[in-house]
Amino acid sequence: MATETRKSYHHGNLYKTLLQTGEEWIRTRGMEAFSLRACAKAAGVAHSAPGHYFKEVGEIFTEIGVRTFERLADFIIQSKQAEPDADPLFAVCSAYVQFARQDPKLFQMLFHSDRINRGSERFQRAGELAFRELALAIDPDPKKRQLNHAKILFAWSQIHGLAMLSIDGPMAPVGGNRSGLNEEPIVTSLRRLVEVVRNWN
Amino acid sequence: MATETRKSYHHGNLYKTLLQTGEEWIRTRGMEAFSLRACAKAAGVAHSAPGHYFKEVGEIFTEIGVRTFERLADFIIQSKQAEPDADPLFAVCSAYVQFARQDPKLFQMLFHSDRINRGSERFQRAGELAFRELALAIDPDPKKRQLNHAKILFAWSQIHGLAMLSIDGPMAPVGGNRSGLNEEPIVTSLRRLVEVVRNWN
DNA sequence: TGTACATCAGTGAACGCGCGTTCACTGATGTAC
DNA sequence: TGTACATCAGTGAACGCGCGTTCACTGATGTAC
Repeated sequence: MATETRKSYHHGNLYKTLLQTGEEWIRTRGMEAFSLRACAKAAGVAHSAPGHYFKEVGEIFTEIGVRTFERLADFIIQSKQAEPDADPLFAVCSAYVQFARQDPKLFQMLFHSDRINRGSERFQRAGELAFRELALAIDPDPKKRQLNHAKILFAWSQIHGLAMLSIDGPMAPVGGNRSGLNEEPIVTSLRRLVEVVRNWN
Repeated sequence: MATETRKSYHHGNLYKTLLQTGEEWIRTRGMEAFSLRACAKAAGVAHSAPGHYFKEVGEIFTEIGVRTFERLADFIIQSKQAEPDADPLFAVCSAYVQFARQDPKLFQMLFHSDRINRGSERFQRAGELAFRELALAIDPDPKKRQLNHAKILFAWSQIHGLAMLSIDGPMAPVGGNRSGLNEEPIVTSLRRLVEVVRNWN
């Protein structure tokens, strides 16, 4: 951070530090407020330093996106394992919505930022990592899964909608306080969703 | 537009023209690309002219948002009236998703723009106009409606998720072409949604 | 009908700002001998 | 163990850009008499 004094001329770990600082910047201030210069300053480094690691600003956005999708996938997997007796679909869906509510600005970036290079292989793979968990929870058998695009879409749009409405739906309070849409109706929706998916035919 | 030559020194209708030009700008290029200067230029007017009508850039954003929410409400109402025999809930939900897919960048602005003044009374009222149609389609009786927050949330998040995933979900093609997520599974989801809501208890 | 004048809408130059990116540089590091 | 040198990471000045906003202005309009 800017307040820490650096021991030496060389930073030693700037690439990682820039990613962490940038992520933290977006987490707290949102993607619109991000700039390479601000990020460099927060990392306690000259504004031109990031140029050594990211040849354009989109690259750091994309990489932060990759890391966030990977965190999402991890969070989903852990939630699933935490309650092995419950329906894994509920765990996955609940984790998806929780993640979005915990880190709304990063979640938003994942889907809405136009500075992410969405053609990037790394980014797409990271996204599929999370998506895969949902598909798997719906139908562990890959053959059945292929036939059930609509079922997956139904579930995904449900949780994605819950996530997005939590973040910036009109029910979310103006100031950005997350407590606007409270837990209980969300849990009700999730339970209902699981029920529908489990009785799909 | 910039190509038209203006008849007189005074424009005559600049306020409305700026709103229309700005809306069109966002429709085609997205909210990130909007600027007062660009908008003024597109309207064929000095870049300082908008200052007479909007004392800050947020005001024009908010007003475009108001108009868009009003258009959404209109579109929903018309869709409902177009098929008076079908379940109005299907019409409303389908219209919501269709609207988002037709004007993805305006729809995005409605929910994600941080330049909109979301505390504005006009904006909130316009939003409620559209929301009201959904609530009405689910339960015409206002007393029942109060008890069914969860039901409304379930439906809303479903259609909101379908809308958002259509626009910028990973299934949406990178280039921004809208044909990525095709109609059929969406219609399936919508039908399923109506079924669930109608058999809620 | 004509004239004086207030009002108003749009102009264009200017302001300061933060941005991404480039580039010659310099301080530190580590390797070869 | 010491020295020369290549390599590399971070610097800071500079570039050009587009932005929102301000302000004295000017051209057009419409109203009062």
